[in-house]
Amino acid sequence: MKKELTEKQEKVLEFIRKFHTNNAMMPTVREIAKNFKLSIGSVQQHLRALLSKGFLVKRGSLSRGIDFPNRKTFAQVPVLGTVHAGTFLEQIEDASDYIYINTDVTRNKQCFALKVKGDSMEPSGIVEGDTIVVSKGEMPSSGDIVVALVNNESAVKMFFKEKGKIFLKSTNPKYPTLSSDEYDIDIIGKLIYLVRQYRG
Amino acid sequence: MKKELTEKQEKVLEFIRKFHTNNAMMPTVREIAKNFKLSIGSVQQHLRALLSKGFLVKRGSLSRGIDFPNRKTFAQVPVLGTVHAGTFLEQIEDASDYIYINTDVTRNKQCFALKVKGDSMEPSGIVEGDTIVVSKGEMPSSGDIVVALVNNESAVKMFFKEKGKIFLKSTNPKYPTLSSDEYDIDIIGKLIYLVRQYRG
DNA sequence: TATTATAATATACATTTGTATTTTAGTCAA
DNA sequence: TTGACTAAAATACAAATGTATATTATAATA
Repeated sequence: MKKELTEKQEKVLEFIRKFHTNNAMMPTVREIAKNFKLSIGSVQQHLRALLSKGFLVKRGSLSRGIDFPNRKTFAQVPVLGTVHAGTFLEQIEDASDYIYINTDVTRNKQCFALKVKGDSMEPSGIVEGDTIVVSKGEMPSSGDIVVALVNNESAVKMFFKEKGKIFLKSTNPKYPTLSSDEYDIDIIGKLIYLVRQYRG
Repeated sequence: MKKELTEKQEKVLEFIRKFHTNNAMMPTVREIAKNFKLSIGSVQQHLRALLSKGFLVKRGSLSRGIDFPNRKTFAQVPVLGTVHAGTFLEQIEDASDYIYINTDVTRNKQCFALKVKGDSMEPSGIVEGDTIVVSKGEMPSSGDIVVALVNNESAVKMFFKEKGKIFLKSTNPKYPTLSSDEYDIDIIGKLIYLVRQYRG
């Protein structure tokens, strides 16, 4: 476990966190000093303590060269449209919005995001208004949730493969299961992430 | 609309984006120069072009002082435990993991995250394994989903207020509705965000 | 043709920033 | 009491960084 911090060290770390959140970069020693009306030397000591206790790490002698251990990095994922839009593929060039997700989730896969409409996957916890992140071109296994083009209409369904046939199931029983016998099914990608924002 | 970039300017901007993603800070003029094996002066010119065309902005004469216009900022939200842990409040000091969400969602509210266990909210799209973000101390309105302490056990429920009484409803009908008549109910906060990661 | 934008180099300088050193002082525990 | 840790200040120095200036060259354009 990590060692405990003193009150002052905690405050300095908190300031660094906030600064980083607001400015997308670490503060300089002097920027911290200015905030707390401290001398440079005092801040140096606090930083030294935070480093030795493992709450910060250094990357060389760069400017703004302190870092959080295990800091997450983000991929910018474009929101391309909604899953029942039909014109789905055309909107790919027109990403107006982005969501940002950890790169340990995207893992170098090519991803895009879609807004969900409808209730066909409600029993699996996907409801209208959710934003889903799709990993493009990844081969799904049975039971995975996928985005597919069914006769050129986009849909979110649960994927099943059996005896060479593909089945797309809505977990909401009021919708039928689609099979590759009857429909022209094109798997776009596999669901890897979902975010939902509650209004208010 | 923004003016068009030359091929080289595009490449420089792309490098800056990647550098920012990987290092959570902007590169220095010399770091860009080193990457492209260019002189400092050349990079200065590219930056000047990117600034005048509106693809970058400056914040004073700081080190690493370029920025993206409309850059999103993130709040580091600690994951404090699970919603049925019971020892919920004790774990507050022990944040081992963090999730990062846009500050336009958190809006300066004090937030923390919890892992969901159980199926009591499945019909509203909250399933086991989801991570929910809670805005601490925010007063809920009827219909909002909240995290509450019920006789010192934590729970995710839908909040209702009627005639001075508080009701906590599980959207899954197999669980009873709790009322402030029978239970000691303490509202911790209101749900503002949810993320789900699909394994595979 | 002259002008403008792009692209690149080289160099000098000023400012920002990290780091080292020294000193003072309070608290707490061995 | 001594030692260790924390807290703070003042100062100096070296390294990193931004910025200005001058120069050359090419391509497109009015």
